[in-house]
Amino acid sequence: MADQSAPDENAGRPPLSAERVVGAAMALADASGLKALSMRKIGQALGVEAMSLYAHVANKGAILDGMIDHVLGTIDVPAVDAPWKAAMRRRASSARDAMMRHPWAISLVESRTNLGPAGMRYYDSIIGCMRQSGFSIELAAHAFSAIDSYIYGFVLQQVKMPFETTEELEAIADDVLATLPADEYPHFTEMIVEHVMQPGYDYGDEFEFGLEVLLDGFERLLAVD
Amino acid sequence: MADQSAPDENAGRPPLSAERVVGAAMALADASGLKALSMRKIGQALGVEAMSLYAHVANKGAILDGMIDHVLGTIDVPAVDAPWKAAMRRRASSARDAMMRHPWAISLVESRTNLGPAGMRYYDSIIGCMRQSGFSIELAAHAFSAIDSYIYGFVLQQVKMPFETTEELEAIADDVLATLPADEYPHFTEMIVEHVMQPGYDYGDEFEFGLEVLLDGFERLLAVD
DNA sequence: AGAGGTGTCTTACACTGTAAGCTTACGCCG
DNA sequence: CGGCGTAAGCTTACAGTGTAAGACACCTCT
Repeated sequence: MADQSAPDENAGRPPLSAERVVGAAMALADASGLKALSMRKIGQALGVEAMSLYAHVANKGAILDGMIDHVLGTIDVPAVDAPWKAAMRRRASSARDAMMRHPWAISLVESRTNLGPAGMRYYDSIIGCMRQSGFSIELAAHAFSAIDSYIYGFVLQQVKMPFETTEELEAIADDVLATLPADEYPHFTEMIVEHVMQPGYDYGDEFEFGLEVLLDGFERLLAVD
Repeated sequence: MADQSAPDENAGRPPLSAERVVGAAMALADASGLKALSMRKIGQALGVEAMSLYAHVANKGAILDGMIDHVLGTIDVPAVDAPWKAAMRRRASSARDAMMRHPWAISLVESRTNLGPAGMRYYDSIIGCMRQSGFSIELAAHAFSAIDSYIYGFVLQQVKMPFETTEELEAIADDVLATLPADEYPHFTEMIVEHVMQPGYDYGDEFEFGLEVLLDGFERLLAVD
């Protein structure tokens, strides 16, 4: 009965740690989504019972906190003395990429309020870079809020689009159009038919457009300041 | 044992309906948050057992869909022939207000992919208003994506700020500062001390600023087009 | 009066996070 | 070498989740 805790079995696997627990949780969430993530499944992935995880993490929330912080840690942070506009462009794309690699990330950004060290570093470097480029505290706060909101909101919308490839998109768009009373929502229908269903359409391409509008706007405000 | 289904008891309460179920769910989520929302609790609020709800809604997901659609239904939608800039400003504020009234709304926007009739009407009217004001389909799509992303992202950030009043903010900021290694995150610290903790600060005020940057940007693009 | 439908109820199942307590293996001291 | 503390795993248990299945009571129509 106690043979599954025989020394050979334990020695055969690397020792548990908070990092390994978070890593297993990320792999599991990548594969099956956030709501399929349970302590029992994480334990199973590590060859361990659920309760054993509590020796390394305080609770499930701590695992989730570790997951976002890991994602935020993969974002390219700008050097404080980099030119702000290029730096913001880069960090925005990098942030979007990081969160799109892990579709569950944006849910965690929303549901978890604790900021980890990687998140701190990320925000600190952004503010620092703008301040260094001549932004007043107020303007930096404005730009920070606006650009971050835009990134999060865009990722939120892109993640919830239920398709990945062009074919999937077309199949779904056909489906939507079939069940959509076109005369009731004429402009919505027009946009799908005349824009979304055109060859080469990719919603992700919208990202740079809106971002550029914001950056240009703040460039103008910086000049006036 | 069957006496709690005696006719008087049933007659004493208004008949159940999908609307009443969704309404009770909203009240419950307003009071105790989304994760405290369970079929059993909704039933309890209506004086009914959990399983009875299934006679009126397909499953819990349908209730959640109903909840967002109700929220989206309270947003001021612009008339198609209204001047676009003022209309977008108004619908953006209205959307933010609607979602801030129900802090759970943004989570549902993110987790639910089905768009209800109110959501359809909302999007349709926005696209229609822009098209009527001379936006090409492409520019309308750009503006739509950018403004919507901004609204959702802003709400997401504001909702997760763990304070409501200025006093709460100050208490928390003090707390953060105490545990924050100021020399490791100097710019972050500076922004909190020099900006966030100044009297009269309200993060909500940032909303109009970023929104105006976007609207001005699209106004310029519309003129060039 | 009998039939059918509708709304509600009870029961049951597989699953969740985690509190409590038990067992085992390892490092250190006498 | 014996013995002990500690850490990390284990098992069990509990209250809660969404919902499938089936029983019962009532209303309406024939």
